Amino acid sequence: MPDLSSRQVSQLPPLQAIRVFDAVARHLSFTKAASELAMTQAAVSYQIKVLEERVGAPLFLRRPRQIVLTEAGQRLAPAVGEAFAILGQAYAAARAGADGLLCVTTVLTFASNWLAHRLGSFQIAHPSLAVRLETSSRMTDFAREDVDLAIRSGGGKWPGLEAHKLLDADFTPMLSPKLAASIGGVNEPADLLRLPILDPGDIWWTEWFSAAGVHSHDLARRPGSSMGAQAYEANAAIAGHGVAILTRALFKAELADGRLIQPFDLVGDDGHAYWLVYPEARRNVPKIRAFRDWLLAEIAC
Amino acid sequence: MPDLSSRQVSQLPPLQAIRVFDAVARHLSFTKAASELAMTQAAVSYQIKVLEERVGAPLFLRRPRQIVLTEAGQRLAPAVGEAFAILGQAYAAARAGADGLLCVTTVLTFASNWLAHRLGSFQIAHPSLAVRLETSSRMTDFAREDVDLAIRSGGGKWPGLEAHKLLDADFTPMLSPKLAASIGGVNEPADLLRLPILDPGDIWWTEWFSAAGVHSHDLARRPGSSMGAQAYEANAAIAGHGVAILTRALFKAELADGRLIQPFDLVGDDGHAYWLVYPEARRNVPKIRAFRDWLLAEIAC
DNA sequence: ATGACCCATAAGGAGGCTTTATGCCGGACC
DNA sequence: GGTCCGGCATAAAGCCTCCTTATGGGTCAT
Repeated sequence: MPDLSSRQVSQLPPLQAIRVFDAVARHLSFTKAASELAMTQAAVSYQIKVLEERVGAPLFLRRPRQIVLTEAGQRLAPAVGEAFAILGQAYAAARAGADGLLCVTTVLTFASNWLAHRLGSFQIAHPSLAVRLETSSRMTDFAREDVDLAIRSGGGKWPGLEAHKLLDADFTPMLSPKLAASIGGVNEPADLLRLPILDPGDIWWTEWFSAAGVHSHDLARRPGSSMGAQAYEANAAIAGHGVAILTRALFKAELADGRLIQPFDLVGDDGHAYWLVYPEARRNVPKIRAFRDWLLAEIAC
Repeated sequence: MPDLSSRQVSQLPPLQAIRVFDAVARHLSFTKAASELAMTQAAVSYQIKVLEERVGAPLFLRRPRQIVLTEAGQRLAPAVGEAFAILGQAYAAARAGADGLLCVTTVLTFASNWLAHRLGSFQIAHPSLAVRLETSSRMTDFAREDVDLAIRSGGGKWPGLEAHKLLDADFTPMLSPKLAASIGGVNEPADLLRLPILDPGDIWWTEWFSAAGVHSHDLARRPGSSMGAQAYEANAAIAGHGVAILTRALFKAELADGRLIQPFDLVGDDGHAYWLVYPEARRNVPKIRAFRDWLLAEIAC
């Protein structure tokens, strides 16, 4: 079978010279080609000479008022024009395509509790941008996945990435009002231990109870879900299945309409936060800038 | 109407980077592409990075054992391959075409009296070379005419051109035996003046008569043809219309078979000669080398 | 005859491209 | 589970291509 995976290097011409040849062949003028290419006429002359040496034949006849293509030039010019047309089109399409599809991965919680409600306004503001939203618990590696931006939680320091803090990942217990009423109301932190604790292995529980001055060493032994995603725990809490420890900013709506209540003002904060991240090098890519600017503005509201 | 004569420069990608991208996309490996392109893996990495910055999006995902094309890369790769295929083919064709057609201009005399008889052996020796033979009295300007080699007479010094001496342009009177018999034989130079002199304005006549010690100041006043091409004068001489002054080497055949006779051993030589010339810069073009080598070998016989 | 236009050429310089050298990461293989 | 290996990334340094400036030659037009 023919070896499609190789291409003889020697059969490809010097590309810079070919680009110049294309311009000259269209204008039939070194000077005009030079101005199109934004270089000097001398440079054009040089490149044509180089190409003529490589081809082994003159490509233009130098007539007094104008130049004309030799036979060799006539054979070459149409193909070169076609090749550059294809190239230019594909390159432009790649740039446009690269500008037209925005791929964002986020942690599930942020997607469902914050982003989902607001993404519409971004789409309206940028109708030419298609957004592909993926949720993933893995930390995305921009070198391995075809992703433009990510929203993740963490400390905010990742090498090679630019990070903007979106929300502090604070945490405080939340539960449904009905569940609270079922034990006659939750009046002090220790009351919570009388209820099912959702994801009791979460370090947040330990930290919060300790901050609240409540002994809770038996937490890890409790049966629990360890779902690890606030959205799931929140749904369980709303359904009255137990107490969840959640980030306030992500459940403003639920707290406001009473689906969840926050029984204590005490809020834990381990310094983690939700961050918007993307490769430093792509800081100025238009679609990335657009999403970043929109998201930071929304957050500021 | 669309301006077909211009092409936005900005829409063309950096070509060297594109060439590298093509190789990488085919191999799906930086290292293998580097070896195809005969450069280092680091250089490939650099070029891909450059292109990715220009496109505004990553083109490859770096996975542990291999790389894969991103969406942007997948859009770009087929078109790039196609463009290079067209380019490579056209370039190869131009080179081959340039090698396949040999264009020679010669002065008429040399063509008809020397070259015509022998060109066949060149064609046999180089069956892949098509020869286009043009005759022209003008001195060909290689910058203005699509010509590979020229045969011309002169002093052998032309700037920018390489010249090989073919024949000395000596000269001596010749005529048909019948014409000589018509005046009872040509026994001494002055006898010639009793016959029609073909092209009497030719400086060669003056020089030859003067070398022969014959007074000939009335030559220029004689009616004559001044055709300026030996082939014509030779034909007239063979037909018995007069005496021509010709170069021996070009009429060996006619002298041998008696269509012409050379009545005197005295031969003039003004230092001119027939030369094979071609642009110095194209000294090593295969077809030029082939023709030159063949012609010089033929001459040496 | 002189000016205008166009291409060719030489010399000089900047920067893109390449190489060398090294690091990092992940997988494979004991 | 440590070590090796394969593959890409990165930094520094040198080269060489390519471009510019400057000038010349040749032709056509005024």
